[in-house]
Amino acid sequence: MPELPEVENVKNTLNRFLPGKVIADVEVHWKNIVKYPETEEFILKLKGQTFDQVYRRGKFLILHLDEDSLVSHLRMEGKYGLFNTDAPVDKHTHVIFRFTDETELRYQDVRKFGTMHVYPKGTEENHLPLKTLGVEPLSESLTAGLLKKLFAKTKRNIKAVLLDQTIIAGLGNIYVDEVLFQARIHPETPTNKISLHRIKKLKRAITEILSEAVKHGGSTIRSYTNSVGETGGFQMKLFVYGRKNEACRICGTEIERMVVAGRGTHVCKGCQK
DNA sequence: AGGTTCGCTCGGACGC
DNA sequence: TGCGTCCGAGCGAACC
Repeated sequence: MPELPEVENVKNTLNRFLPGKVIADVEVHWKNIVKYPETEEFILKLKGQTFDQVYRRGKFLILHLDEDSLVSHLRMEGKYGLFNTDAPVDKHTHVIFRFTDETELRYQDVRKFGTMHVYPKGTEENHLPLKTLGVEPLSESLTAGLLKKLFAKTKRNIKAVLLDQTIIAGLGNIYVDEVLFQARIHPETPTNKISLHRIKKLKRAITEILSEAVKHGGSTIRSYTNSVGETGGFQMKLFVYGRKNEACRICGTEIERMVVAGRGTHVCKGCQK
């Protein structure tokens, strides 16, 4: 499940080999991946353009080309990889960007849940899916003051709010559970009831956990690898996610799995009140 | 109007 | 072996 740290890592590995690659042709094997424009126009637009730098916004990759930006979301299982054109194509390959140098970028996705949008370069932030994204958690803009203001407006539970990409962009199920554990906040806490003291703790947890996870190449839970096939190492450092019935590393209490905001949620009831 | 929830997309994993 | 159910990110519709 690529969240911000994993997408950041994919972005970095794409930047090792993608800039300068000239698209000779595009093949779309599963049309539902391409959300905008229509598949035929998507292919036509991209043909002949050259890839430049890749950026990240929340969990989205933004791949710059000459004229356009390709906005790509990996959802649960999406992966990019560079292949030689003559290498066998597996059944999970849904989009192929064939280059002029006998190599190609392949998008593979077991669940077929990933999405791609193409917009004129520079306008992508004005359209969905980027348009409604909230604050970038590893930027200076994420402050306890901003969170205090945003949190005052909603009585939804904090788990749902942290998963909401229009508030903070980039946290998913794994890192939300970890961040709430580090801040010692129970996931069902009504968001507008969280004290400024706890909000400050939460802000520090978000910054620390995300930057530490980026440093370790993200977390490989079931299938994540970056675009050169490397797995992450942060899964070893998780305190609650995926540790159901195991002892809390801090207090020894058994980690429980419950459902909050419709999501599997891991919590230490000894630490999180 | 705006905040919030629901239904939908998928196929591997799992349970009976 | 086979069938049914669950999971999950984000969009668009529905709901309040």
